[in-house]
Amino acid sequence: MFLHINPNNGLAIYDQIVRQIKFSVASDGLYPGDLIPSVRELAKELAVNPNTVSRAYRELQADQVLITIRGTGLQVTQNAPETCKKDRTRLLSNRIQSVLQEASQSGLTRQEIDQIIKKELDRLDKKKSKNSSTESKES
Amino acid sequence: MFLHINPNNGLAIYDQIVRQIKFSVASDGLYPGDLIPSVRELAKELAVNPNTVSRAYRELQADQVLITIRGTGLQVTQNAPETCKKDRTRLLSNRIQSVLQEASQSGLTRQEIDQIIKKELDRLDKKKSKNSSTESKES
Amino acid sequence: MFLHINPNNGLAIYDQIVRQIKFSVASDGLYPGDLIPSVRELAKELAVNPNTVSRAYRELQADQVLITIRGTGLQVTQNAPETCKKDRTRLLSNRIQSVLQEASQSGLTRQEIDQIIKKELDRLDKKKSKNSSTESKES
Amino acid sequence: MFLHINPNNGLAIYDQIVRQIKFSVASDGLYPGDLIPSVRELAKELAVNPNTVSRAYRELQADQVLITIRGTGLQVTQNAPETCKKDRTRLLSNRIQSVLQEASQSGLTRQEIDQIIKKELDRLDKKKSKNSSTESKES
DNA sequence: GTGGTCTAGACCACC
DNA sequence: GTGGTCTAGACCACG
Repeated sequence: MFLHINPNNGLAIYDQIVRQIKFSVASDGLYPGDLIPSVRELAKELAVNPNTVSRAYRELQADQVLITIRGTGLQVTQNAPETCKKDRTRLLSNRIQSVLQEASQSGLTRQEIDQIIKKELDRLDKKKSKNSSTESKES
Repeated sequence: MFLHINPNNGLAIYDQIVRQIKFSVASDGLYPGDLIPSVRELAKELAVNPNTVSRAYRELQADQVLITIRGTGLQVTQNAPETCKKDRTRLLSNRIQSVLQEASQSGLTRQEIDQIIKKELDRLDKKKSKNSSTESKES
Repeated sequence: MFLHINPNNGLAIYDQIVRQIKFSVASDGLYPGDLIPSVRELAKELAVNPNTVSRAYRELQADQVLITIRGTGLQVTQNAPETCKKDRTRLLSNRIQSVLQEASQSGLTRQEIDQIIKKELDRLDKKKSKNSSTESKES
Repeated sequence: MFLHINPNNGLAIYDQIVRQIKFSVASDGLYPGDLIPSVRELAKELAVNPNTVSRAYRELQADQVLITIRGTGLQVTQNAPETCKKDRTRLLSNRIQSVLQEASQSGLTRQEIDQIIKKELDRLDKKKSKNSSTESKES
């Protein structure tokens, strides 16, 4: 699938799954009516316990992003894109906010903070272009 | 003292104490030789369990930022400023990096991410100026 | 046919089919010798997986309510009415019992529970009369 | 504590715990600020796996009935009574409704249904008085 | 001590 | 095959 689990970024695995599926719905990687990978399938792919995936899916149901089709699987709901787009900004803003708050209290000037952010964004861009070139090689 | 604890920003309380004390040393809020508040005192001020403060101090000793003066308390070490300045950038960069990584994977464009960051920075600026005006009232 | 499936009332679909067919036999909606709809037919009508209907029919055969007539289909047995009438009261009593037990443990007074029951019964009466008027329109 | 788990009433154990704790808050068995039994404690008392209790508590947090006090336990929230009272009626009404709906479709007359309900309520009353007499003996 | 997370593996009902 | 539930037991962070 399309998920990248990073065990050391402070977020629980199940939470990373929840967030990334929401993000995927928000950015047109998943559409209403799509069946998402089965619990066992995704668990195998992420090398993670099925219960962990199951828990993530359960939360996504509680958040009205998924519904179960009995004996069939889990489906993206009709209003998922809307709620997920809202959630995406909210979830990211929350994390960004608390990080920036700490940075701001750290005694660094806004200039210095901007510099760090720029540096990390550039690093990401490099990583991305490296990945996409890798993908081109693969294709 | 000068610490602001936020129980819901994902960081453990003890970790917030550690980081903020390091930041304070790095930004000339604390100098080598300064005695820091006792465990009980700080715990009371932050409305936090003394064990939590104790653990933070323990880590700061392990990182050579604090040193015990027998019968007196904990003192900022001579080379604390140097190590803390290094730590500050590293600690902040790490957090910023993992947040930006998630944002980047979320499907938002770099422009949109920049916009969120700008918004949150502005919000912080407002908050800061409000606080400083409050402080002036208090003084 | 005469079945109303509600996927969210806690009972499995196949179980709802089993119960409602028994109820229908008990209340003279189906008579001994009647042929019931084929698995495919009923599955299509209820928009349900044929396996689900199949399972319901299997249980009804095990309970001696239905019997296979080779090359013809499933037929209501001779003693079905008798057993279904017993079953009807038993099945309903069981469900009612466990619900009332929970209600009783909930801290509500018997009066309050009676009130809720009355309210829900009234709601059903309204629904019923609305349905029957709809049915008259259809005829 | 005050919980009675019935493994055969169709509801999952974790769900019974959730409902009964809500009921307990609604009926003044638990008050805002109260610390509820620890996961391990309740699990032991109910002879149930700690994870099952943990899951129930997690849902109660999601429903804003409980909040975690880190390293201390779970506390009943301030607005819990209000939300729980609403929930109590809603949860019971839902179950009662679906049971009565089935009863109504079963071909029994309203009189017959009333009779069954009365019978089961009486049975509960007897059980209750027996329990309370048992309790008096014990005291 | 507390709750939170994760793993491993089992059984169930349903389709 | 699917998801849902439960058990057993482990490890972690926190107070």
